[in-house]
Amino acid sequence: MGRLNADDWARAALAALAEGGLAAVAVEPVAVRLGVSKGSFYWHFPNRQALVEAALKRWEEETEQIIAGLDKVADPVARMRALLELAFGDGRDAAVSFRLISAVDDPAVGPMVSAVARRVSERRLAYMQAVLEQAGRPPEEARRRVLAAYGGYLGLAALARVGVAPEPPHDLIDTAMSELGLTE
Amino acid sequence: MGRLNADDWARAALAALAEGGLAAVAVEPVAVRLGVSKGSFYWHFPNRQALVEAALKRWEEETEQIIAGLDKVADPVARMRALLELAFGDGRDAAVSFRLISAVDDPAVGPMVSAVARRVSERRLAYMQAVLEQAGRPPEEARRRVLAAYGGYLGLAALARVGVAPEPPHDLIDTAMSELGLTE
DNA sequence: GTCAGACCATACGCAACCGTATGGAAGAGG
DNA sequence: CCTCTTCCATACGGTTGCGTATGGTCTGAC
Repeated sequence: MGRLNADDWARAALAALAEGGLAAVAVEPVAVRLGVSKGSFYWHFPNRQALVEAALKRWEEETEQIIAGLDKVADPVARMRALLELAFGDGRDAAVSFRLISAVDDPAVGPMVSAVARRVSERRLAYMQAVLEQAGRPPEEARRRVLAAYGGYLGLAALARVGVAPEPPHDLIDTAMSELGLTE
Repeated sequence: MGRLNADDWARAALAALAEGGLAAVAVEPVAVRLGVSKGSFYWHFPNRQALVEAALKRWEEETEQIIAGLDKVADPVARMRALLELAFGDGRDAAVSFRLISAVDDPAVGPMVSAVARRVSERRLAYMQAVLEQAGRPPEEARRRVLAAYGGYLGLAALARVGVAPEPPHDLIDTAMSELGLTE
């Protein structure tokens, strides 16, 4: 494995976050996962909080990268469909989103986590709303539909996790598109 | 406060679960909350797992009580509306549901938690589906609408928690009713 | 009043994790 | 080969939570 840098630690921290939640973003367990000791960590980071923030930063950047990639799709309707395909195709993001949001009012969690969760959620909603508006929907209707769609995305991902909802069937995207009012 | 019984501990455990997640269902913190020491706990329970299960049991029973109470409402449509009013009126349940489901694939959590989360979710979905069928909807459509509605409930509660969705506005119930196909 | 059982406090060992201190290995540059 | 910087291992003390052991207190039955 050789020697590590801060980015290796951030990657492993995000993986731990997706698998075991915020509690799993712990120095010693992640060190074991990386096949290394704490001595390595405390050379690259000052404390555990910095590791959590590094994981959150990577997660937030993934949202921005996806949005940047979508901007290549000119047609708003096609762009929304591409967005949904990415969203329903990535179970890890849903896991992270879910865990972070559910931890927001946890007293054991700092304000940083809540801030990132809110920022990412709002960013996604705003982007989807903008796409809907570009598709000709009035702002208020767009906001309403986007809230319902993203909320449904989170909730269905949760239900799929416990096994009571089927894993995203292929027509789920069509369903979501029609519920967003994009049936053309 | 006087002396305690197992039920007092279960109540406090459920409260801790709602506020701080599964990690907060810990012996010593809950003992502090009850103004008592661990010695009390280990007289009423064998170990921490029993405390978690007691909290889950209470939570599951709340679902059954609500369902039992709803059965007094004869008309299916009115019954569904009453259900939604109860659901959107109780923020604590949404918090618990969300936290439990998000912890389901957490390796640090036993199979008991996953089993209860699945059982309660499936129970609610089945009940809502039955109500829709009593309202004359075909089973497949009922299942589809109920999944969307309950998923949306979970997701919107999550978004409200981070502050990007408004707290349940009054017309949310009407919106949900119409999305369930009950617009009469 | 006394006594048994119910209920609880305190003290202990154990494990996981955080953060610090200190020394060692490993590679770049001279 | 020597040295300096980078990166890491090991050892340590502190905290928190689990579970056990042991003894104390309170209450009702008699």
